[in-house]
Amino acid sequence: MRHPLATSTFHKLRDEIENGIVTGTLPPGSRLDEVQLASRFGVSRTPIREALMQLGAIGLVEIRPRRGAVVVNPGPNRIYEMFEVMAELEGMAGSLAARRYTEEDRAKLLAAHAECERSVKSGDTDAYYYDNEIFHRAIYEASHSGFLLDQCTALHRRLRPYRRLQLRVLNRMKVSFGEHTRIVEAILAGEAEAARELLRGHIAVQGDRFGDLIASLTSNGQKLL
Amino acid sequence: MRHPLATSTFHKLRDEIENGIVTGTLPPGSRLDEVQLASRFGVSRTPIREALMQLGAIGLVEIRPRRGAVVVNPGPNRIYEMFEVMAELEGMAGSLAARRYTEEDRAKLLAAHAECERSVKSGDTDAYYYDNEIFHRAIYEASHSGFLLDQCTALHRRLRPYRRLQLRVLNRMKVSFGEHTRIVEAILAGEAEAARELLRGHIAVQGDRFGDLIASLTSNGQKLL
DNA sequence: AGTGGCGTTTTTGTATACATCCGTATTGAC
DNA sequence: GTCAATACGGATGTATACAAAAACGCCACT
Repeated sequence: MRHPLATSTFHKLRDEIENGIVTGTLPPGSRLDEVQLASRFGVSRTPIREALMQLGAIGLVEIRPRRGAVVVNPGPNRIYEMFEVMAELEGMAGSLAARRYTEEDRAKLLAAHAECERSVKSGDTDAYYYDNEIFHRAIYEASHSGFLLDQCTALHRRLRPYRRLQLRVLNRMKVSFGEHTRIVEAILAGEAEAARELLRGHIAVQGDRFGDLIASLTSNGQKLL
Repeated sequence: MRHPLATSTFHKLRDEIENGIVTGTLPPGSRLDEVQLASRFGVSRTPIREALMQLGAIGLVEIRPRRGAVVVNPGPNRIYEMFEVMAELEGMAGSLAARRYTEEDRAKLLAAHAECERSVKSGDTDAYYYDNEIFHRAIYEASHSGFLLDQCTALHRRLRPYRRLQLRVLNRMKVSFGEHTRIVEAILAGEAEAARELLRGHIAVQGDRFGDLIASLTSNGQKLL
């Protein structure tokens, strides 16, 4: 076999499989057969295994010795815990952003917010889902903490499938956008603690919203539970 | 070659190499030669590569395509950012612990605190370093958030080498223990916000303390910078 | 003497082969 | 008829072989 761009073969495989997991093509609990994946991607088992090892290390797949790899299936409780931590990290990012944002950060944040508004007005849930990610990333970047950016990005990615479900809940998009507006105001006003609390509340899955999330999960044909 | 406990060979290798990194046997910037490691552990390159992939995924080593793996060398700035996030997560754990701790958690926390006291009184820095980890782990566990426990444990591990240096700073051990005492009081009194703030302050590397840390790093013969 | 190009050597990335273990099904005994 | 034990198929874990790229050094040329 030719190796035209050999350096990134296993890297590509990792992204490919990871993408399949977060998009739902490989639902939680799926068995990840090495030979099957190998033939599917036209490579040998070696780079497949290396990709699975990486995904195992970041907690996306569970590698049971001698028993193969499966897509991790976090229960409702663990999903809740993940959102809890995400809320805290987002709050931290917002707090730092309020104190450290530059003119460039401000422009990016406002631009992302404007994009979200467009998607809300057109009622495009998928577009809002995408714009929402850019908006939050703008906050992470405005925190000017590279490590926090990495952590938030990674966790945000892992929560992708559940966040997508959340948006389907009635009116969630409009409510979310309203919260964004207040968050932007707090950050640009330099009100660190206000930004922290607003973002914590924005992410946290509290009361009814957690029930809604669980309902979405179970009504989706057990695919995610 | 026999494979008596084949299931965990690469797993052991991962822990072994990771241990070498956090203990300083493999200082930041070291090249991790695959054949060298393979012969050193008496295995082939395959499991070595799989172990390195995992370490690369969690950010302990940097894998440059076609150019080998090296132990990551975070600059002072990134180290500071990591402590910043650690402080936030610890604060969160303390806050949750204050609200959720059980009788068993209370016993473990007090026991760990007592062990710390013993080490302080005997002036044993290494013992305190060890007891300190148990103490903090007791807080993570009392938070009753499995995901938070995982996150805190992982980050705590990555910060190990720097924390060890910190303790060498004059009187740090006694000051640390005094802070522990107030943290225990706040948690057991159920004062969530107080526990959060105390733990944040306990971890955060602020003002002089960050300077001390950097000084320790640079005076250590550039091994860590 | 310094620099640039070319060949060698070392190392990484992938494929394949082999040994071991898990899961399952079939068969036999009670 | 049911349960258990064994054997077989299949998948994982590791080792080895091979291909390609990068690092290194050497020689020639300016």
